[in-house]
Amino acid sequence: MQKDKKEKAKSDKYYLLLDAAGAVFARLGFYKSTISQIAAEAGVADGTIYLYFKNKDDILYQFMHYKTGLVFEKMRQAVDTPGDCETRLRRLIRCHLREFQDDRNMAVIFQSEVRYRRDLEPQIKDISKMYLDFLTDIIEQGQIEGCMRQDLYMGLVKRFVLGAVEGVISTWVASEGRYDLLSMADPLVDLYLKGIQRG
Amino acid sequence: MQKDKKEKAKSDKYYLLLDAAGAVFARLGFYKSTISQIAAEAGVADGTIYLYFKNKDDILYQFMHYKTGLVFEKMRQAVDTPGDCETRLRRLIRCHLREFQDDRNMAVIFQSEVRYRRDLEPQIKDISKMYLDFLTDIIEQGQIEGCMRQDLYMGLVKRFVLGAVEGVISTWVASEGRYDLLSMADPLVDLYLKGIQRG
DNA sequence: ATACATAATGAATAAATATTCATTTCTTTC
DNA sequence: GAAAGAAATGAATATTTATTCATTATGTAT
Repeated sequence: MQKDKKEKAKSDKYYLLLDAAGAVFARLGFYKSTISQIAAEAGVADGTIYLYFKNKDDILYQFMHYKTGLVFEKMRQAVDTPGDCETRLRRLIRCHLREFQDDRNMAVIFQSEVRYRRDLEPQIKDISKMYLDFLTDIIEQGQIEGCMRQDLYMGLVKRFVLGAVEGVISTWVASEGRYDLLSMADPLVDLYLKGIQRG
Repeated sequence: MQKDKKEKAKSDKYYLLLDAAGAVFARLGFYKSTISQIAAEAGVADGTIYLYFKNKDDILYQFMHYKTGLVFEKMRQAVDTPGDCETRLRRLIRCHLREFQDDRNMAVIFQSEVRYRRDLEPQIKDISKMYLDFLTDIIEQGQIEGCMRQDLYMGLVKRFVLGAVEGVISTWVASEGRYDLLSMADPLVDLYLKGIQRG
């Protein structure tokens, strides 16, 4: 019982620190953020950070590991709920935009620090791969159902879809989140499906 | 005349240093690259760097300023050459992919260091804006000619197109350039125009 | 050849900051 | 309420690295 309390107390501070780190990383970028700033943001001493994290890199890793875990559970749900391919695609894109809109620090850090790191743990890189697998699944379903084109080069289509969402998110992030990101979902899916050419 | 020689000599070394910096930045990322490494890559002493650049940030800035200048001249040409909107769009995308494929260091640095910096000189940020203006121009032309849909939300369409190209480039960069990037241009434009839904 | 100017060097400096650890503060238990 | 244990502190350390500058080398003109 006392053990529970301690575990819980430790957990609380762990997440407090993750949040503080997220705020500082999002504000200044990983490399310009200092341990002292994160500690100040969390209201603890510098040394305290090292009771919960191995080093500075580990903070970023833990942050992304935690966040991607949460987001991915939601995405999986969106995709696993049955429906026709258009519905499932729409749900995935909506979920993606909603989750990123609801956690802007995560969005900023993901877009600017994580996406292009070569030295990142496989677990976090796999996230991107899983997303692409969701897309493959949805589009292949569509091809079977007959509502998607048969002559699609899947490797390209996946990048096309993911790239466009990420571009839309990046713009929203850069705009300091002054408009509603989620409202982009349906127009975006419309572009995926029908393109820009006159019918 | 002697002045010409000196100018030329200085220029040569300046570009040599830019190239070396590009190689190191692309290999290690900006923050993990050191002045000593750049100097070693170029075969000069550390101090020499400071005869040509104000500081480390300035090296990245000059690199991108130079590269974006070159690429943009090509893109402008691609867009300015007359043709129907589909032709112009195809030329722009092809040019984009060709230039990035032909200068992989630039591609890596642009994708990973420049795209998401908030502290970047306006000149370099404007590059992205100009690209979006090219797209607006092309698509509005298409709407007048009647080959593009009238019900497009231009703000989104631009992000959609640019995001997708950049996503395709990022994947190519991550793959260490093992396939031909330019060959993605026509399939990509096909997706832009017609989407993934069955006709 | 000599003086002058320009370019390059690289060891020394200075600043930043991640990390450690001896000490203090807080909690729990009996 | 005293002792033990756990958690937190923050000043000191150690390392890294951007930047400087006194010195050396190279090139040019008279």
